[in-house]
Amino acid sequence: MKDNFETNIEDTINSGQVFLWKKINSKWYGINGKKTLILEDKLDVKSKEIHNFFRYDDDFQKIKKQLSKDNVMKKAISNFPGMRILRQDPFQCYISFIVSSNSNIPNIQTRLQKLSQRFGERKMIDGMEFFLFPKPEKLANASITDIAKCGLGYRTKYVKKASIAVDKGMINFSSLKKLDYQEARDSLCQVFGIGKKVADCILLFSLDKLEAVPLDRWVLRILQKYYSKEFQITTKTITEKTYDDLHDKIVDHFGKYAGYGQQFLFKNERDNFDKKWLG
DNA sequence: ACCTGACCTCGTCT
DNA sequence: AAGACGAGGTCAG
Repeated sequence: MKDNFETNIEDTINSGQVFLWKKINSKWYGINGKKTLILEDKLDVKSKEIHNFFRYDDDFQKIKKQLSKDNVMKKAISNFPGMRILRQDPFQCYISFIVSSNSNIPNIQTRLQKLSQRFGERKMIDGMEFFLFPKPEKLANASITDIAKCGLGYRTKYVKKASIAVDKGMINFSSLKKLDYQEARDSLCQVFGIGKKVADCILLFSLDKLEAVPLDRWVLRILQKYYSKEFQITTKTITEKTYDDLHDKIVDHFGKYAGYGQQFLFKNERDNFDKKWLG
């Protein structure tokens, strides 16, 4: 089955989209909302769950071809041809990236593990203990003090408020999926603690908005390094305004699957710098 | 409308 | 071994 060769599990997990995964005895164990996933070397793409999680409904080859507009992108794709974008559980994704602000991957991972451990349901798999991701209701009703114990720092109040927004229905993920990209992003940015970058992560990794391009320090660095002429980048930091300007230029250049493109560039550059991924 | 600083905490590096 | 440093941003002034 050809599809099995199209996904590199390790590269996909270690590309900064997901955090609650660990490798034990050559198997990957992961938490996706209220589900646990176990991945071995070959993906069972006939499983509906796997098919959905790995976005086998996308025409992956076509997307990569469409993105290949320049040598930098071509190179990034050829280095990681099996790296896919995942379709995550929206609430977990939402909290994950709210908690990611001004942090690094080991930190983000620790926070999410602590949140799950404290507020999520315990589950045994292969004789090992795992914790599912907490339900919105549970985090919405948790006390600030208890949430803070998970090492969230000033993000504690973000998580509390954001969870309430979901629990009360002010944020409804299936509704957001139906909106177009801009509308959905505007809605998410209403939430305290969510700016454009975090909103784009949530949209790209869990709400099927493939034109969302999260612009973080790394991506800006990449754009300055390889695309400064192409996108006429003058600024060193991303402000509200430069964010949208840049986003438009990127989508103009790469097309509607630009989000995939961001992921290839990000993965490529991070690996060059030998940054830490998941264990 | 921009721009700048502060911000919690923790893993890493000296 | 203690102390500084900075990390996939966001908010407030």
